[in-house]
Amino acid sequence: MNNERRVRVRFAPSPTGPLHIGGVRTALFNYLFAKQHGGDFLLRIEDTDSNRFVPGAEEYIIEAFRWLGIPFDEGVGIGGPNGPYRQSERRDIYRRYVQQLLDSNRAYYAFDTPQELEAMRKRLEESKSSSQQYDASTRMTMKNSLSLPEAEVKALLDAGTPYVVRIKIDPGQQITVNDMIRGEVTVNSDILDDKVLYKSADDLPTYHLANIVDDHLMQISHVIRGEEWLPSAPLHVLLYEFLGWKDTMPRFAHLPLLLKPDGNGKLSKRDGDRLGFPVFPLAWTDPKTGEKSSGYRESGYYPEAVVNMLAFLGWNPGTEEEIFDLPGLVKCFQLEKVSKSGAKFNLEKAHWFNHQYLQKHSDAELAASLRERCGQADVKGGLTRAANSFTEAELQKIASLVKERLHFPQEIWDQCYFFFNAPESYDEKVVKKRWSEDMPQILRTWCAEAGKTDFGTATLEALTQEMISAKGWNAGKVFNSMRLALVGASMGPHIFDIMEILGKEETLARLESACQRIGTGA
RNA sequence: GGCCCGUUCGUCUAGUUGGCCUAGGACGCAAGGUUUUCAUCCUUGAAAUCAGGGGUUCGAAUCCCCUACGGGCUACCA
Repeated sequence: MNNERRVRVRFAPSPTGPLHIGGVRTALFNYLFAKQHGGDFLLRIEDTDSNRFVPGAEEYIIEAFRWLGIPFDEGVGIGGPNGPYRQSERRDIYRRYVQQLLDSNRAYYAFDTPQELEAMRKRLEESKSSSQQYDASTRMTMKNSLSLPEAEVKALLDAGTPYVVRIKIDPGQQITVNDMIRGEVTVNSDILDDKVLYKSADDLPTYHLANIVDDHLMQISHVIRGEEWLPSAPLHVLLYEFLGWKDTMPRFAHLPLLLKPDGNGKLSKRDGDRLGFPVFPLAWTDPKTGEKSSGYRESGYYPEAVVNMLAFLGWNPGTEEEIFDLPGLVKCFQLEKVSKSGAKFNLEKAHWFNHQYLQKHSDAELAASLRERCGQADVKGGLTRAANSFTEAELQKIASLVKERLHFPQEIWDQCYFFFNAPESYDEKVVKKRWSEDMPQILRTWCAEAGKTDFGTATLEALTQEMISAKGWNAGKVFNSMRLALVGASMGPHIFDIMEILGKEETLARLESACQRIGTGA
């Protein structure tokens, strides 16, 4: 029927706060599907609930996708031939279709106040009625254009009484939704209620109507969204039918939810705070409460890693390959292979992905963050040697020596602070295990010889091995004592690489200093 | 409560038309090796009787039914 249709998908968040990581994944899957079929990916802002609007949220969403490197073809912030892409700017359009539904008797006016609705629910609950909703079985007891005389409805309307428009659902119908991930889902229309489609109070439709009208007008071919929408999908199918758009109705795919790492339930903002990981792509400060939430970007995650990690939550290519950049994902993504069950977020795996991507980043980039770190207040005064006294090549060399042990760029300082700072103290455990009475004499002998060489890694290593075998030193003790003297602890890259970067003067000074301080109680 | 969706190692999952599954990979974990340090890396290992129970079949993780458990929805929110 619409197999030949151009693939067009949309991501349609509502600007009620920062974008949740689950929303990011939904958008990602939409993007992958669109690009794989040479189609379009649109951003539509669903701001039909004026009460929940949060300033800055829309900008946040756009910035988040810019950071992630997931571009939209059309939509808010980009433009395009199907605008406006903000639902609050499409009132005229919706009004027309509300009228069409009213005229064709598929919808009706309802004048019930919130109090009256509340009273109805209470009444139905107490009477243990089978239906507890506004539907075919109850609508005639309410205040609407179906139950009221025509003249009264007109009077109410003329008087400007606030009203809503509800869809009129016929009972006893089987409605089938064909889902690309779940197959056929059939429900009986008896369980559907006469959902509100339009509110006169703010002259805006609700999600259900706006969504269908926009998807139709924007020629959306596939609706890929979270599983929380599955229950209302039959309503949407009905709406396409009522509007006469069944032939071009998009295909549906309902994605599994992202679950919290521990226990059960879907991932929420609170879990992030509680378990100490971001649930938002970017950091966010609530404009009302001032409450701050961390973001992946600010936590040192690479956008490629976040994309890769998210893609593998609920999907996998079926091969043993796990590292995919965006173009790679576009190539092998298959919507049909998305799993049906919810996926628990796994922090460890997220770290691992970031580690993988960090290895792909340049030494120059890491060197830059090292330079920046050295300039920060907490280390500024304490540097033996400032970052700007190192050449760019030296800084990059340092970065290359430690990068493989990093998961996040900001960890670099903890792995190489000793290039900038001479040890203030020596790890007691190592002193006990490796240092001996004769070590000062051994190291001074070594220094005397090393002082005459060019101090390159290879030269130093050869010289040291030679001296060890000639003098019969304990190799383990010598190497580890040198490390202790230069680093202060049992960590870091190859000892002669450290020496080469430190340089002759600094290396000899640190060794001499250690000889004087270790074992003397100083 | 009602309706809908789901259920393979701790976690993410492979397993597409039932037999090659004594259920594979990755993260994490453990042990060993490399690194005369730490981390990385490499190797090996533990880890799911495929939620449970019934069928169908020569044969089921794969098909059917029931039960249990989990999740979602049930607003003039999206």
